[in-house]
Amino acid sequence: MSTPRNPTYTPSEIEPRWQKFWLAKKTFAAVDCDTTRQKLYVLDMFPYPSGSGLHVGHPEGYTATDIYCRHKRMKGFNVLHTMGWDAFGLPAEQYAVETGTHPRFTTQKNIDRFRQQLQAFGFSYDWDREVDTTDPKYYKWTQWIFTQLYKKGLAYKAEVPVNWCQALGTVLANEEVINGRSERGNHPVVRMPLKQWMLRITKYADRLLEEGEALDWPEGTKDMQRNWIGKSTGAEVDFELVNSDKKIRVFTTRPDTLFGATYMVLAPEHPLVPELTTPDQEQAVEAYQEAAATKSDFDRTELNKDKSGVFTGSYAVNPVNGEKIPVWISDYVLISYGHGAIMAVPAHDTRDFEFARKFKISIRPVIIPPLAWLSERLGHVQALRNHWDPSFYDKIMLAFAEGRDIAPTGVQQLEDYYLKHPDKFEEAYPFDGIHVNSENNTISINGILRNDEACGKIIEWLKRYGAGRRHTQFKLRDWLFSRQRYWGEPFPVAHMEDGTEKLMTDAELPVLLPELADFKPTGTMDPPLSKAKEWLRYTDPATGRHGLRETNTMPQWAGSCWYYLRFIDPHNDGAAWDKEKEKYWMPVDLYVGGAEHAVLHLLYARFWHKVLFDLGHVSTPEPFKKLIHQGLILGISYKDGRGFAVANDKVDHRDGKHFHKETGEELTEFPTKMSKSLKNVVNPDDIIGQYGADAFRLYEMFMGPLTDAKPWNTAGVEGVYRFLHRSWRMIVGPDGERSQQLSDTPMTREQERLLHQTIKKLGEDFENLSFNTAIAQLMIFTNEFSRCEIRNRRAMEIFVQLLSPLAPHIGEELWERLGKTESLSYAPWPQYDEEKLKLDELEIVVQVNGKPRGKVVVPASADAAALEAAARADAKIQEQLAGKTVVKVITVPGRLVNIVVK
RNA sequence: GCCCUGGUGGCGGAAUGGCAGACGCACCGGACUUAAAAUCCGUUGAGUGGAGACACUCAUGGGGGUUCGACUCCCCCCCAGGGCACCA
Repeated sequence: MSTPRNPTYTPSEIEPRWQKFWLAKKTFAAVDCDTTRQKLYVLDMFPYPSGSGLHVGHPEGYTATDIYCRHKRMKGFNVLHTMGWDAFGLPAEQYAVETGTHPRFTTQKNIDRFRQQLQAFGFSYDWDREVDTTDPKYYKWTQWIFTQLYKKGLAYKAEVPVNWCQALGTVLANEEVINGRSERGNHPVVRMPLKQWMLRITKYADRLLEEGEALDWPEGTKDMQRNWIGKSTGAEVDFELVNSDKKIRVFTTRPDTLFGATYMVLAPEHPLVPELTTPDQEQAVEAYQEAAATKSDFDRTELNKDKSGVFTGSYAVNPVNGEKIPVWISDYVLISYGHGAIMAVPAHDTRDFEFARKFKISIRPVIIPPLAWLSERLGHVQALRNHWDPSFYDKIMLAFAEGRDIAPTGVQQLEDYYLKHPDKFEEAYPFDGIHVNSENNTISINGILRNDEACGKIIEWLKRYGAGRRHTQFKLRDWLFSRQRYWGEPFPVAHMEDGTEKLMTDAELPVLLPELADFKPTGTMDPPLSKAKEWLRYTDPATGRHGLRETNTMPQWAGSCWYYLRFIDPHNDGAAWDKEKEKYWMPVDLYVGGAEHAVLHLLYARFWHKVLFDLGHVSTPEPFKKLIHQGLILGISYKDGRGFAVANDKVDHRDGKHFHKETGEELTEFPTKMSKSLKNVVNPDDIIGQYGADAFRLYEMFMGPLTDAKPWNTAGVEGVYRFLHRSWRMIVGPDGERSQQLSDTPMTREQERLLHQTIKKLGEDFENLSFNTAIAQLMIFTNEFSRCEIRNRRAMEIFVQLLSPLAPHIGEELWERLGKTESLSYAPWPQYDEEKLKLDELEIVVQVNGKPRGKVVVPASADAAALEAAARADAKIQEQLAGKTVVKVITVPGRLVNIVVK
């Protein structure tokens, strides 16, 4: 005790001090393969280190996992908690194009800034395991995994229609295109054929679907993946053509409606279109094809109402009834799904119905809808009244209106009418119902009620006659895996003079990114790497053959597909990771990150993981056992009477109200995404500077449930900051040392009870990631204890320990000032005593007819009879019961008595 | 259009079948101070009655239901946010 210590809570002093301490002592180093402790792998989605630094959204999930980890360490777990950088990406490259600064330089600068910012939060990462996807020591292994995929036949180059974004100068994956525009930057995207690398993710579609079901993930996220994979079961059916030997193959989920197929539709891009187009239709078909080709996907779907199409002039033959049906083309059929062709059953498919009505193609029902469905649409059926005897129609309508049954003859007439004039019922009937008009010499499904049963029979028949088979179709398409960029992993592939492809051997890895004089796009579709003339030339060290290196690079997703595996063994130069270590640490027990990655990253990573599993490189089929998405942190904005947002620097605050600085109009507050234009972005550095990291952490956790979106309110930080000050003063005296008010005098029963309650609640809340209620409990504790003259020293120690996962700097500091010499990071988590939670007497609510009318104090052990007796003895209750008959008494021991009277 | 979330005081939220509004913000009153800041103590869902402690009524987006009892469970509707969107 040479120099007196600061008696006031000063985060700017203590926080850097403990951050240095943790780094220097390697307090949070995870121990590989320590079998004496249970392992716990807690992962944060690593950030893209952008030039603008951290925003308040980043630390939300990071704080949550940090608290969880710190708690678990005290509970004796061996915790792996890590951070790294998803550092390949467009912004650094665009900056390089503009300024000539090498992306590596920009990236390094941003990483340093991010690291420093993250360390200022006191997160308990094992910093010795930091990874950077742009480090050749890292991307060597990204390339190695690609070679594994390649050898398994899961990577291939194909000429496919790709999403080309001129503004970004690159192609994009389907997942990166939203409404025909790029996910990053919102630039237009057009479809064009280009030879690109693809990964055969479709081969894993079924397993990605099935094995995802059991994961402890948010239901919404699992649902989105399910949707994206889009499994449908049904049949392939081959339709012969009238004037050709070729066949049109279609996929349908409703083979049971085959007898109702009255036409076919091909996608405009379908390869059979030229052959099927008759001379007199040629002009119209070609015009339509051209129009469809120039329309973006967005135009094709956005105005999705009105159907368009052209007849090819040719006919196909319906295999079940030999009927000649016309073949049309229309852009409501997508070339990219199924076989790019459909059989159209207008009576039982909404889209086909619209199309058939527009082009006057016949609609043939093969299923009778239930009476309720028919009757609901009767009102629309104007023609029906004239078709029938009007008085008969009116009678039926009246019967429906009054909810009476209709005579069998009426039902019969209604059904007959539907079968003859389905178009009059305004919409298709796509559900189960009795099949009709569905038989030929060798099969009948007439009378079958359930669609799946009817489908089964038809599929059997199709199989027998070689006209079709059972088929499962997925929406998921192969993953377009190459980009025309510089700042990405080069492919470990060369194209040899003899036309073959050469995959690099492990010894040839990594294929380093070449230096370039400038990073500008070539202006053509050639990637920037094509400018590295020296680098391009490749000679196979084994055979001496010559070739040219692949010039595409991998997409940003590549590095993030496996980073969680590299954390396990980040410095291994001989392998991507050590198998023993992998076996010890995997799977990730808790993964926390934004919901925006629900399909992209999380699906891609699962795919790679499964491939690695099949190859025996990893020991678990799924990488992430439990997944949580933190909610968005919103900014506060203001809008005027017309609902227009007003930027925050144009708002005056008076008397708790908000006014437009210029017009004086009163504005209403509303939460919205933080944006530069609204001037409502909160910078974490400012908050830490003013209140410290502990207050920041505490506030973000106190705002509300982790997974909810919640608006940032800087005034709220004041509240938790005050709480930290109070906690400090509860323990530290005016001399800066342990307060003289602390003693070993035993606690009162109430104090003891509160202490044990708090231990219990904190343990449970930390386990459930319910940090807001954990903090509330600590506040209750502080409110109680800080008003006492004498405070039990052991209780204060326990309090500091309970607080420390949430606010670790003040935790360590108070621990030290309480006289402890070891860091509290591994101090055993306190136990609570169930006995100490019990009360001798309880206050029980007495209700009369469910309304609280009084309270009685009874011994905690009181049984139902004693409770009832106490309730009946209460004066207020007797007043309520006067002159009434007690019908029933409900007693819930420990909770309440409810007396039901008449 | 379809799917998923959610809707509780002035605000963030708590309570998941048993006293609605814990905890915090904001507001108001008081103590301390020459004064302010900080700190401490207290009030605050709405309405009606009462000088008053208090009493009663209403209240968890709206409507219905189950139950002795519903923020909580069920059905219908409205609103907000997110996702998907001609996937045959």
